Amino acid sequence: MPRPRSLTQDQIAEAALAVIDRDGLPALSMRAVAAELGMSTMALYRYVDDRQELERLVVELVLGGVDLSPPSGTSWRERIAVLVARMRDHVGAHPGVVPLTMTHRHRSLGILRWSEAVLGVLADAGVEGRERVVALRGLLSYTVGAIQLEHLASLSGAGTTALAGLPRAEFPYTAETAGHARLVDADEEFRGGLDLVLRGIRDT
Amino acid sequence: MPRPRSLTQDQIAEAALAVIDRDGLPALSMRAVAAELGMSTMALYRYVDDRQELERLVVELVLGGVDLSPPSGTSWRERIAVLVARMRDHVGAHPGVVPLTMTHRHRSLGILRWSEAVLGVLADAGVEGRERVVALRGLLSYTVGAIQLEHLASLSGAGTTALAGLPRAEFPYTAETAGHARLVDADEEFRGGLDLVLRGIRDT
DNA sequence: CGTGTAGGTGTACGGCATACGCTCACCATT
DNA sequence: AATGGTGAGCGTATGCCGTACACCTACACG
Repeated sequence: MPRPRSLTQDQIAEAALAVIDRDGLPALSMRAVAAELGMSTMALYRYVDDRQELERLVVELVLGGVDLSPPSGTSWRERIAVLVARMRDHVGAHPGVVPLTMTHRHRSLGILRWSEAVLGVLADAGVEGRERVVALRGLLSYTVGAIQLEHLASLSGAGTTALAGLPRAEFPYTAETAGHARLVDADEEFRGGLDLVLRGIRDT
Repeated sequence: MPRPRSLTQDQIAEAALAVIDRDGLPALSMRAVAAELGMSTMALYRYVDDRQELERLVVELVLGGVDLSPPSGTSWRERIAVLVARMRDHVGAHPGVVPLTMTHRHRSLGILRWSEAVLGVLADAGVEGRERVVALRGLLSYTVGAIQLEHLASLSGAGTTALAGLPRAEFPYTAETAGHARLVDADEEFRGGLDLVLRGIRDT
């Protein structure tokens, strides 16, 4: 009977993501998204309860796009590594959303589906019960932490420049390590850390 | 010559932390901190450039309080575990600051000092060069991620309740795992995940 | 006992999320 | 073809926020 809806929540999430990708996370506001869609600010509230939900939609859009088809043919560790890498790539394609993924992760269907996929691989590998819980949470923690370190740290680049001006005497190891750090690129570093976790998980 | 300062930056950070602990992070505002200190809002700007710096001070206050004295007498893995646990405990005592620690971590002297301590233990264990870089970043990523998962997830408790209402068919492993999860308490889970990383680090 | 520097205050502005009430387009019924 | 109700979309207003600016004032020094 009534006038039909002219937008889907997906379109709204896409508009918000466009704003974030173009102007950065601080530029995300109800006004900005409405402008992006060519409608008034308040019209947005017909589709979305509040800003929180808008953010949730953006996170779902990004996290929901991760390919969860089982990577087959290799070891279980490698299959998990593929799932983790897909997640990292998807989030990494939209660095501005990283802080949002943190705040809204726990109510994301996308992350639950991803977790389910990882649990499946772990189960195949013979990791059971308590061990499996710990393994999943460990993987999730590492992945989440590493993605953040990567994007929030490089955001300003202040991290590395601050390193340069450190008092050598107080930070001998850090100074020495900084030299090596420049030789390890982000992908290798991420994979290296992931391997630490994967090595620590004991299969059957 | 001029009138002396009546406050230190530490006192300001403590006031801000008090606001966060009492009323939560969203309640943190220049006005609230000024009120906490019994002065006008703008007086704050005599001690702090802007809100960013205020947040930085709070993070430094929390992170700077971590005891870095070398835990001696046990294996290197246990020594690292102690350093990690101290950090977790310090941050965990102020859950509201968790999101701030993320945003400001990369310019925190406290975290650099902590990293230096961890690097020292790793060096003692014979972990060198690239391996040491990867180990540190892995530990940092896990620690940061795990602390966040712990506090942001439980923040609303929505995570666990959402789990209950999941379609069993689509999430068989998650459903099964949720049962086990209730049996593992947060401390064990954190330590379990950390052990995964520690096991993965190869010494001499 | 002045005097200048810097501490402290009050006001004001622009931007934010959002509550509220209005108009009017659409569609099902008559 | 006329009509009526439902909900889409908009304009306005409120009360937060950070902070720029101009102004007083207390103090340490000469």
